[in-house]
Amino acid sequence: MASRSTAPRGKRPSRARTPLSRDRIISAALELADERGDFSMRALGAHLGVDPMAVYRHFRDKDALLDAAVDAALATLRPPAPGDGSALERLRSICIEFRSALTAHPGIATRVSTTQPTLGPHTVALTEATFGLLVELGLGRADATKSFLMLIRFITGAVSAEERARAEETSDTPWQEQMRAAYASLPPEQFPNLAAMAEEVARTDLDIEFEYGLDLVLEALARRGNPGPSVNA
Amino acid sequence: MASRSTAPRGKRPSRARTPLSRDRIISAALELADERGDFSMRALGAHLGVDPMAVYRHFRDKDALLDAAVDAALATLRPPAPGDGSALERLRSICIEFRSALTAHPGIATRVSTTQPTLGPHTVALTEATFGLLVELGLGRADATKSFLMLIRFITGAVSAEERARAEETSDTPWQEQMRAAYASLPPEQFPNLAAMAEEVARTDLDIEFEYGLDLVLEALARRGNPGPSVNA
DNA sequence: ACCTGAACACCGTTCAAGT
DNA sequence: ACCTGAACACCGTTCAAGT
Repeated sequence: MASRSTAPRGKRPSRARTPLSRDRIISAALELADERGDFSMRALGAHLGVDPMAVYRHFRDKDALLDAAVDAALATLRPPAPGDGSALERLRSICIEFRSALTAHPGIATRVSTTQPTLGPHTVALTEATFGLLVELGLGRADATKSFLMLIRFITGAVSAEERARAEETSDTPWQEQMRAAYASLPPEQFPNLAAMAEEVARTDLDIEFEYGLDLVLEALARRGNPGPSVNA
Repeated sequence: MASRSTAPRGKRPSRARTPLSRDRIISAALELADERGDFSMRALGAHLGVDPMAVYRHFRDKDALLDAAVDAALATLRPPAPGDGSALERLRSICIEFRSALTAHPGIATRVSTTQPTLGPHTVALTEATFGLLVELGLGRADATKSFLMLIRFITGAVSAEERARAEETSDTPWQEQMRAAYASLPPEQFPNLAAMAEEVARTDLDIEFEYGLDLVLEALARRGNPGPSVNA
């Protein structure tokens, strides 16, 4: 009983066949975000071959659509099974997967909110699993809560910074070179540390950088969870 | 209906006495950002009692103005003197001051970029000092560079998340209560960890939360810099 | 009952015209 | 030489009108 097609003979006949749905709108929005790093409701309408206002039948406003898109972006993220290594290894892999899911859809990371959580199925599953791993590491509920908030903020902040780095790159000058040139432009005798950073920055990339920061945090978390007096002795 | 006269009376004509300058524009922009968390060029013009386009004589575009505003926002931040405690203590205080400076002007944190650094005097001083403290902690130049990038990302990400939390608060429901209610709305037998977080979240606030995360990072940095086998024995 | 598109109240920025 | 404001090309969203 889906065919209420009268003569589908208009300017845009094929669009009328598959009517709008929340899922179709969300994936179109993510597609646009992938291309530009942002999207407008009007561009979304055009992309769907539909009046921009048609979207408002399915989502109250742009905010509500973005919330749904955040959850959808996390759909590819599958929490590791209990047998997939130690709690620390599983926590590490969940963080890396979380970053990948955010990186795949620029502009989404800034929308991840712990204070007004989306409560979509994927967000909820991620939260439940991550908190569980923190407790498994040996953290009490109070520390696990603060650690969870800290981890999410660190990862979304890092991904946002990465996106800005990528957006500022031009085709022939990667962000490392831009940063190097900026720091190298200052008098080295007055700013020796900036000069040192200018030299070093070529040897990083965004993946190395993220994992370095993540491992710092995870190392500290593991030690709080399991405070043995001599871990490496 | 106050029509403007040529007589130098009232506040309108006084703008002719103090013509626009970069500094006056920047502090007006920060004032507006303080009130709303964001500002538009048109609102800025109105706030200055000036045609919106007059600002373009002093800044190429909004982006350039915001870059200058970021550096100005860091003017209140004074790096601690060498005698103000250990390198770790001084690093901690510089991070806390950095956060305070960003928090004072909502919307600025998202603009802090390490990959396209502003190179304003305050940004440069902060960078030079922070890198120096990381080296003083015992980190090599490569690790200090990665650690610097990580620290900036963590702090700006945390502040952005805090700003979102504050913006979403209503006068009678703080973010903790919103978060608690969200997590408590799910079936606790299916999501026991979310239920636990719902209970815990009331006991944090943004300051506690930030310092907890910062201390995690600093602890790991200190240990990398000075890898003694038994630090607390 | 559903959908549309004009209209409203904004934006950043360009540029010709005014002083 | 400096400044202005109309104009352009956008935005999210409301709402009356159309089918």
